[in-house]
Amino acid sequence: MFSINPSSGTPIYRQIIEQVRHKMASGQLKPGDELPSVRDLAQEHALNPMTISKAYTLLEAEGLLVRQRGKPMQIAALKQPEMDEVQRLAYLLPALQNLVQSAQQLNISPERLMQALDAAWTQESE
Amino acid sequence: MFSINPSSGTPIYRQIIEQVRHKMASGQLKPGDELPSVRDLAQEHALNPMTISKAYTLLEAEGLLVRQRGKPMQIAALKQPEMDEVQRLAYLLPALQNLVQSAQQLNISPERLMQALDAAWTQESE
Amino acid sequence: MFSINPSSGTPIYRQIIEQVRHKMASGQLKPGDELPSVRDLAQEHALNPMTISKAYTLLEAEGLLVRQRGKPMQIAALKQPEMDEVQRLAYLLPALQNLVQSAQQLNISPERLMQALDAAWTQESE
Amino acid sequence: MFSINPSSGTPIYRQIIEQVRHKMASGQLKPGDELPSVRDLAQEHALNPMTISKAYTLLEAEGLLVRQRGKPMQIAALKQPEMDEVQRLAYLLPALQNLVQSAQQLNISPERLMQALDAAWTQESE
DNA sequence: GTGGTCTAGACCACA
DNA sequence: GTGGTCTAGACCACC
Repeated sequence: MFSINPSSGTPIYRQIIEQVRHKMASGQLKPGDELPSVRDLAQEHALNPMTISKAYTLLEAEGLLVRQRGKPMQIAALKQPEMDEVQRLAYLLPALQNLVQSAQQLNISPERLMQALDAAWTQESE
Repeated sequence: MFSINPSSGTPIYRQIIEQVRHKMASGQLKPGDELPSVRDLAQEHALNPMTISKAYTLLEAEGLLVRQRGKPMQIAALKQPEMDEVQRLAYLLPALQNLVQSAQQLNISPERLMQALDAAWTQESE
Repeated sequence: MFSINPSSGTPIYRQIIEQVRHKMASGQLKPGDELPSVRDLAQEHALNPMTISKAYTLLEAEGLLVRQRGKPMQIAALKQPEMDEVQRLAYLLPALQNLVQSAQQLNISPERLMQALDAAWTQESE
Repeated sequence: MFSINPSSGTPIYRQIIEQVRHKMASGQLKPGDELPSVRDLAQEHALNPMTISKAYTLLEAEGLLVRQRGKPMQIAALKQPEMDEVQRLAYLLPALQNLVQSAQQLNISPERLMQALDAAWTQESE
């Protein structure tokens, strides 16, 4: 469901938030869909339940999730329609700029970078 | 010399490190060049000298600066003839994986991502 | 865990660094082992937490420790398969040159020096 | 006359003191011999004259040098006879132990170390 | 609970 | 003049 990297620099609870947001923007998560329980997620990724709870709480405060007693967290009814591709690309911009800047500092050609991106894509898809 | 934003989220000492790296990469700082003294920088930006010292110390540990007692910090001669391309690409891997993962969660096609990367590259090059 | 001598001339944070290195080299600390918390160490030796933090930060910059938010510092997995012997010898060069220079100024014959080196080796091995 | 390494970790003034001591112990400098003037040394090694002056002053305070107005510093009449080789070797002990300890940590065989020492010796003799 | 960041201020060593 | 070291104490982010 989520892919968590505890040593990635970005806090874990933020990784979860990001991923929920992304999947909602792209329609992979739709209103009414249920999220895994805090306990399940915590066990699956060997995380502290408080960490996941914090992510869910923040997403709820943002209005993206709704909590119903006794039931798992659900995706809230969308305030905004799903985003089109251009809008979703906008999400990626910071990561893109970061990548490009590093690559240029490391004197890596755009061709090589494209190759590497391609490789990373196929590897991540498996 | 440096532009510091104390409320930017990224720690001040890290901002300094970043900027030194960038200036070295872009040739604005060359081996043997001297950096502003800890005290001067501290006063100029109303910072605690230790904050700047920390940045300098870490840059020294990284091998980018050399210290000679009683003299200002200097840009180090590049000890590494150069990393080969494979190693440099390895540095990019985390950023790449992060990007690809986000893109897939946003349901963005590899083609679109490539386009966006291309655009970011040319924009960053200007 | 560590033995600290505040009046030994060598800075405290450096004593800690040294001892971590030694314990790793001798196998007393293995990858994944956790180090005492900054606060515990600080209290135990009546030091300022920042002093210990500095040591940990530098060890992390060196790649010997890894940090995971909210968890104690851990010994890093050895990323480098191993330096080849030439590189390791390069590390010794400054100490070697220093020794040779002193020996020559003391007018000590190379044979005597070799003998002394041999004796020091066996004594240190015990 | 002296070989100075400004980036060697040991302070410059201490390097000078050491070297004078060593040469006296081995008889390469005898009572009445004159040392180079502060100015000459400073110019030759691109050092701050104060640095050399400090070394000379400390040596004078120790009784190893005598200062006569208008004349260069001279080696003082020896309080102690020249040292025999055993005593001179004792001077080297700390450097030796340091070297051996590092070599063992780097997992360098005694044979290799001997080779390296030999090479350093011949190179330093040139 | 963990470590991180920063400040204010003192004192030291070196050139 | 340079940087280094350490303290005391405050506040933050994360798990």
